[in-house]
Amino acid sequence: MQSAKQAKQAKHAQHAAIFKVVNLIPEGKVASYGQIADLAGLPGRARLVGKALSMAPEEITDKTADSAPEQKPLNWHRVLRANGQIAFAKGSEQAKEQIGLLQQENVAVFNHRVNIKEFGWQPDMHTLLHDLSF
DNA sequence: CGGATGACGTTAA
DNA sequence: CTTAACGCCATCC
Repeated sequence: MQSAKQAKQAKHAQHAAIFKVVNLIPEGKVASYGQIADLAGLPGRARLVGKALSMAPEEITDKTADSAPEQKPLNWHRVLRANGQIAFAKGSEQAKEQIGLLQQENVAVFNHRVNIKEFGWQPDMHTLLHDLSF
């Protein structure tokens, strides 16, 4: 059953890379799924990023912070579509949650979308060289 | 195995 | 602005 095991590990590695990239997005900045996929070493697989985030473990639900001293607050709310639009349907709880979190970080959201030109995250050289081993 | 779906992207009309 | 088409791939039925 090594193939299954390897497949599982490979998938885990992809998720880990995606979560890593997502987690290193600074406050007040947003990134698109395609950009995350690209930085995570998965060019053209933006959908995979969304899939990974949808399969995201309980790490996103960072409630009960008292029993988890070193929780992993996945910054999924800083991930938007390439055009700066919120990935969720307008009116959905997830969308409201994401918009709220973004506004909490000084990111302006107008009509369910963000000015990607203004808040688009552009990783600096140090991040590219150090965190991504690029 | 094939069809449909999805927290997507880009280009074209 | 909207629609459509194609690409790309994991997952479900």
